[in-house]
Amino acid sequence: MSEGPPAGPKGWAEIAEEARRRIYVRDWAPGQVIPSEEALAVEFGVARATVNRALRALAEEGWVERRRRAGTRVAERPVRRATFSIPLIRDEVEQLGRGYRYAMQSCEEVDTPGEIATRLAMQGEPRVLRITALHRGDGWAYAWEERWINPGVVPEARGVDWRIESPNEWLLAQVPYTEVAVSVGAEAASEEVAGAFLCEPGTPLLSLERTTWSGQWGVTFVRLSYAPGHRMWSRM
Amino acid sequence: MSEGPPAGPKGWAEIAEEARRRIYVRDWAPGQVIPSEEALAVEFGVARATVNRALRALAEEGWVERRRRAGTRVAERPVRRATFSIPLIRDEVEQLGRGYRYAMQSCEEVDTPGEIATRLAMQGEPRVLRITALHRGDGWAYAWEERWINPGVVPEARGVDWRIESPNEWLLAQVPYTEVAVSVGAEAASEEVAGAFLCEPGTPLLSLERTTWSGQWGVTFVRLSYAPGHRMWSRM
DNA sequence: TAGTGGTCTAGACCACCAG
DNA sequence: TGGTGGTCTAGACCACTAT
Repeated sequence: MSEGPPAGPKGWAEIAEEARRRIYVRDWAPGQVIPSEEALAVEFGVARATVNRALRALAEEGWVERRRRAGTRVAERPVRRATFSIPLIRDEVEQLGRGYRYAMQSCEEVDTPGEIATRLAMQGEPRVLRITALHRGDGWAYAWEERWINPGVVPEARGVDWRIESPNEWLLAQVPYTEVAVSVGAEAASEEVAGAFLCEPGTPLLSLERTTWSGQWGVTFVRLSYAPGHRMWSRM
Repeated sequence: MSEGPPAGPKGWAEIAEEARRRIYVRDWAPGQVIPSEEALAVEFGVARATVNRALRALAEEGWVERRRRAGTRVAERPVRRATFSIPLIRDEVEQLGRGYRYAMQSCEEVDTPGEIATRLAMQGEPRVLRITALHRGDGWAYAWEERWINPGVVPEARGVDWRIESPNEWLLAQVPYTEVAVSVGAEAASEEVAGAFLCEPGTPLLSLERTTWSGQWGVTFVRLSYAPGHRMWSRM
């Protein structure tokens, strides 16, 4: 009973899948060097570029580490990466099937606090725009926004009516940005924020801070405080 | 005064950089379709595969959206992705230059709480291992771990001395996993955890929850509570 | 149906670095 | 210094989908 040609992996995705399987069953053990691209290309009957594509994907996923001359080895400590997508809050809310509403809470131009000056690397611009706003989904408070804008970089921001414009969406449309730094942490709800969320002051809230740069210029810093119990999810 | 040939972008990385620049200066405006790979290949004097590599990178970064036939267009709403690396806590602590220490706090086999049974999709295995532990850096509490292990998938876990073995490191070495779900949120410190962190009960803590799967089997669920003020950082 | 991106090939040269 | 991965090329076929 002869069998047809073995249905081996065909494209780079299938080859990557086969490689994951071999790692999974310890066929390729942690720390071990796996065969070279050339050897695998021969084994699978594909071009080396195809194997390269597959192994590059595995490396990005953290399964293997690759170095010239040293070859490709299975990661001992797979440093997993969790990727969270950070859409506009409007999109986030609407994707939940809820009606989105934005409401400015306050808007003022103030002397730049030291912390903000540092974060935005501000020089010579002693004043900064501070806006607070509430994002609602179906009437319920979804996230509280505390926004700082550097008018030295975006002078037009001074003329905007923030009761109508949502800072994030306005800035996105106006200012190109090159770099973004994000962090997440836990904070206690202030009196003001607790009022919006109808919770006790001191309630733990997930906070997301984001600093946005346009070249070397700090454009804006925002702290988003999500409703109590909110979690950010990632699937790897 | 004739000039030499213009020093255009050479490799895929430089072409990607040039494309980012064009998006940045609104040369390619949001929502607009950019030239085809073929056209760009001609413009830059490279093979189409090289342009493809560059644009694929931009798509992964969220700058452009690509669809066959429809072409490549600049994203209207760049859905930014924040990637956090999640190393072993040991590595995390040691990278800060601190001395790492692990200390089990409790270990018991208990009737599976409904929440855990759901998370691990447990069937027929009414008992589960629960371990709590403290991770220290230079003697200071760094993170509190509450770990649940499904002995139906990892029966050997019952025989392990968790005063010595750190669950995460042991599991990593023992059980191959295929899928991981991660979430972050904010929690109030319990009495027990507050004691470890020398803070008031109710203090907001960043919590990271992770469920790990091996095929269709839920292996383990862990909740890490980080010290007050801890933040996770990502640079995009 | 035609045009776009997705993928693959066979070959080539190069950068890097472990031995 | 040789073997490995990183990259590029010129060409080809295919999958998808806007028109």
